[in-house]
Order: sequence, then structure tokens, then C-alpha cells
Amino acid sequence: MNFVEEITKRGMLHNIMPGTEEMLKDGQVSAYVGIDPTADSLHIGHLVSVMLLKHFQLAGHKPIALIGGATGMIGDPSGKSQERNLLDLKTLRHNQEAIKKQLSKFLNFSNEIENNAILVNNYDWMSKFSFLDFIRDVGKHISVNYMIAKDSVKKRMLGSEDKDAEGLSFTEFSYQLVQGYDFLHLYKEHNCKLQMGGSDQWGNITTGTELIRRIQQGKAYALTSPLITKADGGKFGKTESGNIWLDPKKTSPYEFYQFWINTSDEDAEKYLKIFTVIDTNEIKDIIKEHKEAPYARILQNKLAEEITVMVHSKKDLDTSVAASKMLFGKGTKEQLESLNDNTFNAVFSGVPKFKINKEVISKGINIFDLLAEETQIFKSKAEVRRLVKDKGLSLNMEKFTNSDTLITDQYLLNNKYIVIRQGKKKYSIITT
RNA sequence: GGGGGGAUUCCAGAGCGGCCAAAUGGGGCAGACUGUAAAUCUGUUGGUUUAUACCUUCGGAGGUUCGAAUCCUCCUCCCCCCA
Repeated sequence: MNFVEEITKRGMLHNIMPGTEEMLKDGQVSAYVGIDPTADSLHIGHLVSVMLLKHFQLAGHKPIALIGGATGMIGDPSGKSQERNLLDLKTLRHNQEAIKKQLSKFLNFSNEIENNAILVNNYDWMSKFSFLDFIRDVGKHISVNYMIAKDSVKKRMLGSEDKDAEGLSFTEFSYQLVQGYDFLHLYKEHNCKLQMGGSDQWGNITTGTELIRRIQQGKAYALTSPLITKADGGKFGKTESGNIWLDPKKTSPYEFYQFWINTSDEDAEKYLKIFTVIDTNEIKDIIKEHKEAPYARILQNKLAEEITVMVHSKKDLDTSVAASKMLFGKGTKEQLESLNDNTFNAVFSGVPKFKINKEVISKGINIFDLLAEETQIFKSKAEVRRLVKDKGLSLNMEKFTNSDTLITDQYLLNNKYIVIRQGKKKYSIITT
């Protein structure tokens, strides 16, 4: 399989250095992408890069994931990154291990194959560099003129249409050199001839190829993918509750699944190509099928299924699908009751929970006191009253319409919870 | 320095001394419709055991009045024009 052709078909190619495709045809090489170890989990914003590596490996080449232990401390001026915090070494290693574990779901790190993926951390070589050595051995080869010509730097110095000049610190300015040196290092140590990344990384990557040319008289290449956008202009990968993480502790498999299910039609086509390895011809068929019956949302289902299984597991997918049917379909009280504790917690993880004393329920309590006073699910009784009047309140999946009804033990599911549903999507749980 | 205009509920923006918890639009919430979409339509949008009631709210502090978002005085902040 031809790597460049494949990612082109998938809409993952933004910019590529001439000669890259030919170089890749000449035999196995390695390529790398950088990942910031700022957290102990990847989020879906990292996925494009990861998928690039995956396709690269599928094409028979050797992928390298570079953990930016050193660069992460500096802060890339290409983003609007704020000053970074220094990670202590222990956290850095912890994050690195966690990220590797997640990456192994996409990439094959096994020594048994020839083109196994590897993970490196630029802290391991950068931390040994003294400042003097660095400016002498690396800085000497790149002119300031070259560095300030980069878009990311220029923007900060001169400002852009929508932004005034802000200037940048020497540290940020040096960023491209440090990243460039990584490329040189990997070129020497791992026959790494290609660096990939988001389109905002182009400038940083080419500093690397330039360094390799000047110091090693070598030829290295660059390839970038477009930044992922949403059709409505929103930022990809963010929801009201924040980032979508791959770590099930940070984003439950259910929320993860829901994120993909909620993709718009337009985006879903695009995402299916980028985030799954489904054959592009097959994707065409799926799109066609979807257009014939858009209400079935074949695209979204396929997308959510594939990615959830890849990142989590088939079992997590099944739970999420069941939970979704429960929450969005015609869930019933009986279905709710039939959930065991584990599934119940999985379905309602991420839903706000309110604990109250069991006696309060046993004695019987009216709906207003329960929702606006005992728990602060609603901020006033009038709000509850309105909602009941509008038929927007359900208890345990049953519409609650008569506000005179007293809430007693019989409302407790499994003698423990009450599921409060506001409108269609908003849930709260009262536990005793 | 002189003159003028303004500050209203989440936002914008009406508001005759009593009929003002305050028009209208946006946003929010809910309902119908639907595909957990978009659009549309409807209801709702200060609080109180829903009430032809009371309480809190129209920049701040006082005052006039039976009664003030509305009139008067002072203060704070914002905008515009002339020099």
C-alpha cells in the first residue's frame, strides 16, 4: 500500500515536501510525530497524528512516537500556548507510560515484527545538552534570519490581521531549534527521514530538515495533515465538559461513544476517513447507504462503533450502545431496574449525583422540596413547577405530571436511586 | 473648560406617577415535530406550598407623593458634540 496515496484519499494530507513519496518507495524508513506529555492521557485531538503513524506502519514503515518531555517545557509559539509548567521527572515518566499504553492500541510495538513502533522521549537527549553545547553545535547552523522568517514567529513579532504583535520570549523563539534537533537526532539514531504533524507544525518541521541538511548533508522530509474542523465552525474535540480523552477514567466510554454519535452528517464522512482504517471504497458505500436513509445515521453509528472498539473495547461499546438506547430510546422503568450496579454506574457516569438521607424519602417528600431544597438539582421551586407543567420532568423514565404526588420509598430503584430526567438529555441521580 | 445624552431583568432594548415583575427581540429551558441533526411551531424565562397575594429587582444614596423604573437633589460610571 502506498502511504501517501492512502492518506491523500483519506483527506489527511495538507502539505508535503517534494520527493517524499519517491523516498518512501525506496524502502523502509521511519517517521515520527511529536506528542506533548502534558497529561497522562491522549485526547482525540492527538488522534490525527496517531492515525498518520498507524497508516505509516500499515504501509510497512516504522513509526516513532516522540514524547516531548523537553519541548513541552518550552511551549510552542505556533499555538496560542501559554507559559508551560515544568513537569517533574516522575510525572513525565508516568505520563509517558500511560501514553505508550494508549498508543499500543493503534500501533504495534512488538519486537517480533521488523517495523515495530517505538516510543522515545526527547528529554532523554535534550536534558544532557548544556546550553553552551547546544548553541555551539546546533544554533551555529541556523541563522536568525531563517528563524524569524517562520510564520509562527513572524506573527508574534509583527502581529496579524486580527491580532496585535505580542512578541515572544527567547525560550519560545528557540522552540523550533529544539524540535529541529529532535529530528536530527532521530535521523541519526533511527534512520528517521520524515516528520509528520498538524499543518501548524510545518515551520518547525522544516527547521529540522534544514538542520539535517546542514549538519549531516542529509535529506529529510516533511508532511502535514490539515487541522480538523467542524462544519459548524466549532472547535473539534471539545464539548461543554471539556476535552474528550482516551482514558476511560477521564472520559467514560459512554461519553466517548456519544461524542462520535453526535457528529454531524458532513463531519462524519470526513471523520470516518480520518479516524478509522475502514477501506476507502467501503467508506464510499457507507456514505451512499447513509444518504439513502439519513435518519438511520449509519455514518455516525459506524464511526462511533469503530473508534470506541479501537480505543476501548467491544464490551465497552456494547455497554455504551445499551446505555444510549436506554437514555435516548424508549427506556422504561423496568429496563432501569434490570441494570446491575456496574452497568448502572457506567450508564450514568458523568451524570451529577446527589446524596440524601434515606429517611427523607421514607417519610415522603414533595417534588419541590426534593429537587430544589434537599438536592440542589434545580435552583428554585418555581423552576421545578414550570418543568412539571411543561411535561419536561421524568422520574425513573416515567413522566412526572402531578406535582401533588409525594415521593416515597416506592420511587427508589433497587432501594437506592432515583433517576431524574429533565427534558430529553439532562439526567441527575439521587442516591440514598 | 462649555454643552448634550445615557445607565432597565442573562444580553440588546421599550417603558404614560398607579392597570409594571416591567413591551419586543436574542439567548436559555421545556413541549410538538424529528435522526440524540437542522429548520419550524408552541409554551416558558426573579422568588415564595400558584396567589385577583406578598417579597426582592430598573447604577448608588437621599427626597417629594397615599403611591416612583418613571418627578427632584447629590454621587458614581459611560458616551457624544464644541473649544
